[in-house]
Amino acid sequence: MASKVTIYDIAREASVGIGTVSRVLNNHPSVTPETRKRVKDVAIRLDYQPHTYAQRLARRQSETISAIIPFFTNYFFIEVLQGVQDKISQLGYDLVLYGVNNIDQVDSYISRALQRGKVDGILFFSMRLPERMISRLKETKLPMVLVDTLSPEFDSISVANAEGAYAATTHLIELGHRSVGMVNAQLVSAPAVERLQGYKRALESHGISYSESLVKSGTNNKADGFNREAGYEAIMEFINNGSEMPKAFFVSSDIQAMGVIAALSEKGFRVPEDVAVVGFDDIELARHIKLTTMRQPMYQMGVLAIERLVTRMSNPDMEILHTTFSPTLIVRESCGALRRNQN
Amino acid sequence: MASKVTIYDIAREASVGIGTVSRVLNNHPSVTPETRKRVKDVAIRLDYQPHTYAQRLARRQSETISAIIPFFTNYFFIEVLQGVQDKISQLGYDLVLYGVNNIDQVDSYISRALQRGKVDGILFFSMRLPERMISRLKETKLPMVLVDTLSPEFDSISVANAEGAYAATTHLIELGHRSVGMVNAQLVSAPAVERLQGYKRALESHGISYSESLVKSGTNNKADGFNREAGYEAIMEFINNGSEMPKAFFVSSDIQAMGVIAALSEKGFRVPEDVAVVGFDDIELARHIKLTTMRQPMYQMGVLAIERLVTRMSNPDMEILHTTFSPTLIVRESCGALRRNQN
DNA sequence: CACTTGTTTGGAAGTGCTTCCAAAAGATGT
DNA sequence: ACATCTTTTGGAAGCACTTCCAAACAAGTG
Repeated sequence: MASKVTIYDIAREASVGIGTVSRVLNNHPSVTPETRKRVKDVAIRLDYQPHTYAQRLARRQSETISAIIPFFTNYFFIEVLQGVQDKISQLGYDLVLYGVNNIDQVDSYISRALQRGKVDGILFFSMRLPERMISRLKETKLPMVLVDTLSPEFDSISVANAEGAYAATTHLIELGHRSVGMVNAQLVSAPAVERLQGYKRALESHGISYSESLVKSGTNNKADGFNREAGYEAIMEFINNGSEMPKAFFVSSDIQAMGVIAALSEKGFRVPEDVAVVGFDDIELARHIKLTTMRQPMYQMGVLAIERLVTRMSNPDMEILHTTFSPTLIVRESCGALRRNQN
Repeated sequence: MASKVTIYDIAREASVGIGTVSRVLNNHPSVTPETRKRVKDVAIRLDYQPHTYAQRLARRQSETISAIIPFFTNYFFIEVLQGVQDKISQLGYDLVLYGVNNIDQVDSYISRALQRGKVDGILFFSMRLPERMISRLKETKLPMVLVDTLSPEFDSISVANAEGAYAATTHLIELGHRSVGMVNAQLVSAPAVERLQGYKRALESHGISYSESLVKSGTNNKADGFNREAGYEAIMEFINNGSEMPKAFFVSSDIQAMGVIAALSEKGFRVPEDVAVVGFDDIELARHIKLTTMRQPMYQMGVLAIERLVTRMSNPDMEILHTTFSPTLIVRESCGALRRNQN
């Protein structure tokens, strides 16, 4: 079982008091260089390892941050997590992960994180924060940062959806399209609403009038409509309604765009020759299917989330901050831009 | 912050000793029902939360498991992690995650996990365990289970690669193909070698002679050859060499299969009409591109990994166990089986 | 009723650190 | 040489629990 060497052993071997040992190990200044060296040498010789939990108990802080993330969303959070991980380990904190497979687990995980002294802060991802938890959270004063979701009560890091939609739509317009449709998710989702706004604004500022017939906002589809089937069905509706098929589509997520493209090619439309498509998210998949899309700076969002959290920890009364990142346009083949310019 | 209520507060309020409080909270039997109730009521009234780290210090165990996983592999581990998470939280353990973005981090994470008393066990994923770490790990006697990787010194959970390859190849043969090619990754990778064996064995047991010209084992490709480009180039080589194009391919990973399919369709081969394709892994992507593939029971692997770890923890001298799971065939459209049978 | 046995209880000791306080040791000035 | 100030040091107390031991109590026995 590991070393079992304590500071008492070191103190004895180095003929000093335990206080001095502790000071050396924590780089406290008031120790003479000679004593410092003697203690350090002994520590190394005995292969001393501090006992994490004794430290945490005595120091009254956990050096731990817990992240509550939905495991069913996949793509997005995994990249954010990379940023979180890098920053967190750079700061010497530990990351305890509560992966939510089922929305009912949220409460129990929050409670666990709330155990006295257990974690110094929480990162809460992508899910609606349960109302009944908000007051509890506020009471305990445990620092928390929301990522990819919002609440007026807590700091948050998210993405400028409207702005991204604006850029995506503008890109299509600048490629010469005057008839740009949108395939959206359901308007119960905040991002969906914002992306629609961005789309409208882009049309407007380019002097194109908005036409409701060119927009499909996911209907009674299961979940929030951010899925492949929803995209597929949206296109099928266009065709079945006999409405005019736009020459270009802004689709509110990459995964829906997959469905859109599948439906289009099934019906004999070539992408991008007949219909251009731009998605949103830049999930891993997008690269493989050469989808032009709006990239969210997921890694940086993770890094910033941790930075914000530690700032909040050392400064509990700081004003609440909401940061939104700007997505960037990633041009691949599905929008037709490359073909036009290159070959 | 939080409550700050300790067992001393409870003891005073309930007029009992701290020992009794502790016994009640830990469901120790020797407490009379009346006392038990009295203490419990007080605990609830005061909103008592045990201090995790004080418990861990006193109990001399951490109730924590750490997982060291590569973040660059994506697909696979994320699903395994779901199983890990569910099982771990069912057991009341915490999961501390060390996500490796860069192979150099491995050593430092192992060292961190090795801090005395910090974790009760380690899960090590998908990477080659650094030689120099093995002896350290052995010395500390910290229980560890390898997932998706092997070492004779530690328990492991992995997948029966040969068997899966056998099943995939057999499936193609049973669909009537006598000329089945294989696109493999580089033979430096253990799974690649095993999958090749399974492929050969399948041919053999169906009386088809093995032909080297039908197999492309990733060449000087970057990394281990489990990537999209490798698949793409393999097909291009077939075409450039002017060798006969098999009517069916077993490809050693889904991501390579993506490249294979892209190359084929670029060259005018329809999948599955002209060439049937079966992959390996069943990553998320596979469903979207309707790829027939071998599914690894990732979730269960995660669950089992934790089960094995706790078994090992409570039974340190148990013989080392290597478990391999059997992959199962998931039939989608890329192999041509559905088309044949249904429409 | 005294004696044994068994159950329940209180609290000291132990877990391995950090931190505070007072004492010891050095440095400085006269 | 002594008084004063500063730096360095030892170790008690505290962090919040678990566990062990002995004491207290209850119950059973001849």
